[in-house]
Amino acid sequence: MDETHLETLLNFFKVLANENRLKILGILSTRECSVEELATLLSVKEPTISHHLNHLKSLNLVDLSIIGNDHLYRLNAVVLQAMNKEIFAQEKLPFLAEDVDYTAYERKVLSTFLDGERITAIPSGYKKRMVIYRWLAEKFEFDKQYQEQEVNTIISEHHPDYASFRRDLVDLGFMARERGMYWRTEWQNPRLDN
Amino acid sequence: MDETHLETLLNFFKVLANENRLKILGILSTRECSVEELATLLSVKEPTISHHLNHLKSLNLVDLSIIGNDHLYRLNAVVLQAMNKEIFAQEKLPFLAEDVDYTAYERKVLSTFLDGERITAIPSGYKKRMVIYRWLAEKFEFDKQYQEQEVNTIISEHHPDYASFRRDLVDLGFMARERGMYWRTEWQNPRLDN
DNA sequence: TCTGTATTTAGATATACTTCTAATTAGATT
DNA sequence: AATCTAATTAGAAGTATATCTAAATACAGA
Repeated sequence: MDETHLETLLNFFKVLANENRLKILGILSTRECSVEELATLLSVKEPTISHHLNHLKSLNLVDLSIIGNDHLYRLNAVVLQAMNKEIFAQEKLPFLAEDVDYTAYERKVLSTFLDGERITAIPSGYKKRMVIYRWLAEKFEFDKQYQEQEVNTIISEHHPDYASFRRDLVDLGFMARERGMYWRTEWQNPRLDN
Repeated sequence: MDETHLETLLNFFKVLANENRLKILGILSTRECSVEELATLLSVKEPTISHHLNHLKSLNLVDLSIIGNDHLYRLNAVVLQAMNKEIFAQEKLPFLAEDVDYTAYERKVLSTFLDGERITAIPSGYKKRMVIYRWLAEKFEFDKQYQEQEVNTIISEHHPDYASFRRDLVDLGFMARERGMYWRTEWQNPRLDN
């Protein structure tokens, strides 16, 4: 099946996010049951049980044997454990957002606070300011040393207050300074350092 | 918290059984975001994100830092992994059905096919027949040897066709026979022997 | 103190889900 | 074949959930 990780997890959780379906799994973990038996134990009608079993069957969480007219269901514990183990593998979490366009927010902020290449206002919000700083930092090349005068000139093309912006770029970790020389650094969110 | 295992799992799955909440977890697994940023990335309004974050907060799946007006959320991966590990521990599955009255089905079947101590009809369904056989088997004591004549006498008190019932009790594993003597055995569902 | 920004809360609407009854299917028993 | 039994499917009704708009809250900056 060519199902995204998101769809896989969403189906899994939707199936299990129901009280009676969880109870059915609990019951079937200790015995095999017919539909009528499950209906009696859970105090609902047979069609309701059939409906729930269809959900569980769609994930192969239950196995079925037919004896006479009885449909005997039992838990497929192997499948359940496999899903439980695989499903939240740490490294797969980012795939839940694989179709998210991460540039959308940056584009929104930039279109609000830029007019062409010029910064028209400095946003007060932290996140929005960071977007502007990152955009400004991209005006500098990696692996190149800049004199303070050059930095001022470049910033001036985007905003008159080059002094404040120059200081902020360094303080916030977008650029580094040593002995009067500046260079661009790979930005790491210092707030995720735990 | 004095929450049943069922309630714990049900809450967990209900929170995660939503496309946008899963996407939020995916996004927050790689960066921290403000509410407005999440709203932009997922193309919904801020109140909707707030609503989803409330669900995630109820499980401590997200951590919050407040910087200025921004509420910066990030994933609490530790809690997520812990839940994922604990939640489907094999030995806990039966607790999902701990409040189920397992005698309900037996009582229903017995009330249909018994009149006091007498079996009035033999159900055609497999499961119902098993209920009747089990009930009949309970008329015999464990750790006691019965001669065939005694078995016949006891069964006769409940149904005239003692020969068929005697044979069925042995064939289905409720009783054992050797050298003309019978004794009751602990019944194991042969269908779960894998 | 007043204005602006980001978030949250409240309430309304639209959609999705659970459960039921009624009808249908499939198979066993007479 | 005809009848009975158990399960499933179809369709309807009630309930719960997601999302929105509007209003309220909390806080920052001027």
